[in-house]
Amino acid sequence: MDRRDAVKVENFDGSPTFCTTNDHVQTSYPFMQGHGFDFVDGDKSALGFVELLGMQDFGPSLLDMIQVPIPPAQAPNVQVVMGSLNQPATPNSSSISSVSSEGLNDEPVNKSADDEEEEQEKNKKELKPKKTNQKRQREPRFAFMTKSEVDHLEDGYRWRKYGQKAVKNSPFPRSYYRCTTASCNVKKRVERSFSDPSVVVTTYEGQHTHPSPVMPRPNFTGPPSDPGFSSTAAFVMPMQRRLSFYQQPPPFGNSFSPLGFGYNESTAIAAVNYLQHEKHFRSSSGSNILKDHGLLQDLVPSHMLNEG
DNA sequence: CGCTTTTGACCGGCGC
DNA sequence: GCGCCGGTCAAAAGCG
Repeated sequence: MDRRDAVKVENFDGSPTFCTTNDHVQTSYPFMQGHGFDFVDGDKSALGFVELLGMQDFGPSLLDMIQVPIPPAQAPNVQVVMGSLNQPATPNSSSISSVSSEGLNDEPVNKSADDEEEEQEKNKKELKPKKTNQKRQREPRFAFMTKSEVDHLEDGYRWRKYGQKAVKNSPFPRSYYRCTTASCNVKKRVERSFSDPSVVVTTYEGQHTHPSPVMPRPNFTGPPSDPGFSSTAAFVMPMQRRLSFYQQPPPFGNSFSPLGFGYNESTAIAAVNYLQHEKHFRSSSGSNILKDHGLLQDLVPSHMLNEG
């Protein structure tokens, strides 16, 4: 096998696995920061990353396994990883039934008058949220680390850079991007790991309200037919798996240990910060779930979704 | 000309 | 209250 056409994925025991671009890589989530777990080699960048995502609210029950299609566009580089966490809207709202109306500004339909007013307010000046809000709520976030030579990975959506900041304790800056599609509030941050410059940390925030403008969406009735699974959509936020986060037991049982993961720096990490329980739980209508499922199928072929 | 990137300024949150 | 820091704005520059 020509390794230039393959993607190397490091297992958590450090052993490499090479996959073709059509393979799917199964990974798990080694991040336990904030719950008494430390990365075994003290990857500071990973720690900072996790902290950034509000890892303190991460619960092991939200861990999940996910299978990640490798985007051929990134084939010479190493993919990655996935992880998830959920941050409740408030420290006391860990219950699934607890619903927050915050952070849902990307919801295009069924807007209440208050919602519209809030949106207008937000459009006017996002920096000046209502004082009545306890805190400025964040959109659900999903982050992952990818070994890549390029900072800005192609993911099928069009992004406009709106800021760049130096990262504390890191020689690499963090770039801020926003989806260029009108009414889509998805943002992402891209930064390079300090401890491993070959690793790019990408953090998505929010959910796209539209299909990828680059790659036409496949039908929902089956896995993508694109031989390369093309590209891009593979990097579409896999947060649509969120229901599974809640519904499935942690893959590590109740006794996972920090050392048990065999985590090392080059092991990709990902984390999800699904703060509010938002759309799925706010309107228990299936429409959003279907929509998300559709997005999920951009990421994971349907037959995989049926597993577990 | 339209869109994107760059970059310094600004703002809010948070810890001390 | 103050300073630090992360995140965003917005004008200017760059680019096709």
